[in-house]
Amino acid sequence: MDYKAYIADKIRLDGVTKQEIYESVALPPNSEMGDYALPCFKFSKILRKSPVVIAEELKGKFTLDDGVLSEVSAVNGYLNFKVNKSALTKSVLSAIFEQGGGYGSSDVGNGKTICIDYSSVNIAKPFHIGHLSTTVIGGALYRIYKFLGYNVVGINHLGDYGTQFGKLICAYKHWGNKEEVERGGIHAVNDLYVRFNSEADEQMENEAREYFRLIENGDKEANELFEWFKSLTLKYVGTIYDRLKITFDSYAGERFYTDKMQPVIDELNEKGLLKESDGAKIVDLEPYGMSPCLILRSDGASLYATRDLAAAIYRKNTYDFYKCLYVVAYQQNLHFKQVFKVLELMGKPWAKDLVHVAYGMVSLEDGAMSTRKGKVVWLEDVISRCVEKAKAIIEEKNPRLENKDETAEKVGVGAAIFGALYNNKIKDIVFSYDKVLSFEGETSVYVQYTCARANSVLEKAGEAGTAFENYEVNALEFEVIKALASFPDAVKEAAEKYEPSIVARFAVDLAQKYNKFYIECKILTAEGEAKPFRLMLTGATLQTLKNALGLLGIGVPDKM
RNA sequence: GCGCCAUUAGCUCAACUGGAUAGAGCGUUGGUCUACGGAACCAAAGGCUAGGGAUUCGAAUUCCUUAUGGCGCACCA
Repeated sequence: MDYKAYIADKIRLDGVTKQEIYESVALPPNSEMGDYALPCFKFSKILRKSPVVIAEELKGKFTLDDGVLSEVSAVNGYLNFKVNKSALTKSVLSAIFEQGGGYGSSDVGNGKTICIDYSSVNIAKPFHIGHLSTTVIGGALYRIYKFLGYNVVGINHLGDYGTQFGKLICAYKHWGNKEEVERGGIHAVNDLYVRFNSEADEQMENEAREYFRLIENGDKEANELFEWFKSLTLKYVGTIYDRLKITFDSYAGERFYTDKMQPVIDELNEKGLLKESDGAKIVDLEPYGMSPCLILRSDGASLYATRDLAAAIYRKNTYDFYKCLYVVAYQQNLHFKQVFKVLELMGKPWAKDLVHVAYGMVSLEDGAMSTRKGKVVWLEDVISRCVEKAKAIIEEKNPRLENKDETAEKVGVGAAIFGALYNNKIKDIVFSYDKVLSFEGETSVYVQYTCARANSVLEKAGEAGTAFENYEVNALEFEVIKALASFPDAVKEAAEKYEPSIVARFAVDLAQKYNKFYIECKILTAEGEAKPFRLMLTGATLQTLKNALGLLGIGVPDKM
């Protein structure tokens, strides 16, 4: 039931469109005033009447006969509505039981493709805590858009191109050996790279450039080494992606575009956009208040932006996307503004469909992370410490639990994910173990715990609850019903704003409301229709919380 | 220097896009255990929404300005 539309439908005001009325409908600060409200102040100027009078007059347009609303009142220029509780209750509960895991989904995206560029691993570099945001924000958006019916293409734009791979090979040839790398995996490779950066002299720098050239020219040994490092990296991130429930449809990285840049450069040339400046080729963006976009270095080599231009064009040609999202830290705001503008100047009408989904930076309590100084928090360490803590708490509180490890995995990994998704993505994060390891309050653990309780009640009841006819829901129950009803909108809003935190906050909010109800109202020993109703409410809450956490990549254990 | 972003309770953050008394969690203080799971619940204290202007019926939200912090500003990605 779309109450906003219902209200807008009933009202006719000269000089005010239905859309404007629809958008004016707001939620009152507390539910004693009503469930919906229409502030009449902005109509006052158009109609040249006082808002109080307008509200009073509009009140007459509503009857309660159709059973949608239970009360309409005019208060100080606001028109307040209370919905018919039992009608809303029945429609919400039946929707949840009919749709189950699909409750909250939609088909608005049918026929549209969305590309999401996220996580983007750099070859030979382990994940640190800074990589968590792009990975889980991208992963959540991936699921949210799928849930809304879109065809989604997840792209891991591999960082597999650049002079650093020449350095890496050079370092390996000097200091590395096969056994060590096989034993130490990607961290051993990273150590070589770090060592190069601190110890390499002029001669090694030259060697590194030569190795990079060899990779580019298809030299067998150099490429075999590179492919080896690449496979080590993919194997390593694969285990992390599995734990975080992250998937990709394409691993086309920077190297993939090596042979796709020349046509872009030609096109820029033909369209007269390419200019020479200090020996380099640029697109001048001065008229748009931006520094120039570098296309070719003075030595003729391509750059980051060149490959991103080629990638955007390739994606448009290949997927014909409705939108293409780049989940990348705000550090690169200017870069994406430049690339999008260049595509617009090239006459690509779809340049407007490119979206930089920017998120905040992660730092440590004592400042920015630095791989070279060894000031890093590795992602796998964070995950395993979360899981260990979850396991320890289970051992303490529920030692007889059957599948402890599986449960600890869901709880621990969930906490790590949730920490990166709960706040507006633009917020900077100062990483601290104290925070991710906190399993109380507004956390995924709290939501999972609520689910475990709900599940336990249902199990003890041995039945799912049956239909009820005349049960009158109380205030606490109705708060839960309203929260349940708002889930589909929360999912849509999260998609519109590229903001998974809206779903995360929804989950906590619903869990809080359910817990308040749970503490106050007996379920199993309730009299009359209260028992079947409350069991249904419990089942519906459990299902909806599972759906919400599922969108974030967080599993819900039956017991914990 | 220029540009973008941020600034809300002691701390970490919300606030349905301009609506009614700005809400949560953590922390603090005090309560709730003969239970459907205490990883929970209730209550109290805590706010001139960084400062100052402007816009209007109405501003945490829009505009200007100042301050503080972050990020970026041509051959890295």
